[in-house]
Amino acid sequence: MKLSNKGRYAVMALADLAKFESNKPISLRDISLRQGISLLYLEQIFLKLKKNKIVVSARGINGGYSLNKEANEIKISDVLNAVDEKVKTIGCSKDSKKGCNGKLAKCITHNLWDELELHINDFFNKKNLGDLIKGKNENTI
Amino acid sequence: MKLSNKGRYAVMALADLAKFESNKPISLRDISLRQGISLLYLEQIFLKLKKNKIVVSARGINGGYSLNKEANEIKISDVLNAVDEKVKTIGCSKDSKKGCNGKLAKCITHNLWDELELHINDFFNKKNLGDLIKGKNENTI
DNA sequence: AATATACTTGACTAAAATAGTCGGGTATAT
DNA sequence: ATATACCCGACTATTTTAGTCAAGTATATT
Ligand code: FES
Ligand code: FES
Repeated sequence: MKLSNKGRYAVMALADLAKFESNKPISLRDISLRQGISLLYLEQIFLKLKKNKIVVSARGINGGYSLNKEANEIKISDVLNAVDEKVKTIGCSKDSKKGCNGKLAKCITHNLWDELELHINDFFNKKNLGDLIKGKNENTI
Repeated sequence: MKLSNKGRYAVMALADLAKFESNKPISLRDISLRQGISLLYLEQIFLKLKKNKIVVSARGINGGYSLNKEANEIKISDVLNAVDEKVKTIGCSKDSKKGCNGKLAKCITHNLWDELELHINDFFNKKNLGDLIKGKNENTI
């Protein structure tokens, strides 16, 4: 039960973007160097962030990415959804009437996992990128 | 970001155990048939549950497993810990001073994942096996 | 005593998910 | 022109998870 890097990297990179924001876009190269994330991997991640309107891109020699909204209008859940890191706790298909393991009814633990999923999504809905960079002078990178 | 089957199976099997509890132990074969979980996989899981004192075993022809405590004294977190399904949200080692990706300080997202971990563990601490079997007559298996 | 049942244990393999890379693009400021 | 930096799909390697196998041991029943 481990969180994946892709979601973590996406949030890290966007936090970096929010922190160093100016009137000029920021290149992935800069983020890669600052955050220690592979540039090629970042490209893959930002493609999705762009498709989902979290960031906007500028091509060419002084190009890069900028946030598409204010940092505190971008929820962590938006970011995770954009990179396909949705939380999935249950073993059965959510809409189908069938249970997990091919059973006909929902299993006895179904509600538990369902509640957990709500609990986690709730957390991600309440947090936004702005929350992360509030204490800019903290001992963080 | 998917929950693994091992933890889910462990909780399912124990809920089954709690539900069909009597003065006699219950064999894994029965649980396997009822819950549609591979018998061999269940054996592996129950070994860990036994080592962690969640269940007690009885060998021989009428053998099987029984809960070691009352169902409502067994927290979901106990079960997940027993089968090594601890939640791990952060990318850095929790005790070391170093951050993730080999950085010297904690990264900007560190607190977020740390809070999330607390949030999830909190959920698992509040729920117990007894909660799951309260509505025994529900439309669940 | 023989037998069938069911737990015990460690190692092993298969499958799936994740992490990360590669190659060959296109747009644009200088 | 040229260097920079985004764009995009496909590919491979790595790691984790899921599940199996083989060879036991203990015990109730006949
Ligand atoms: S988790 Fe939904 S039926 Fe088992
Ligand atoms: S998650 Fe702890 S330092 Fe990045």
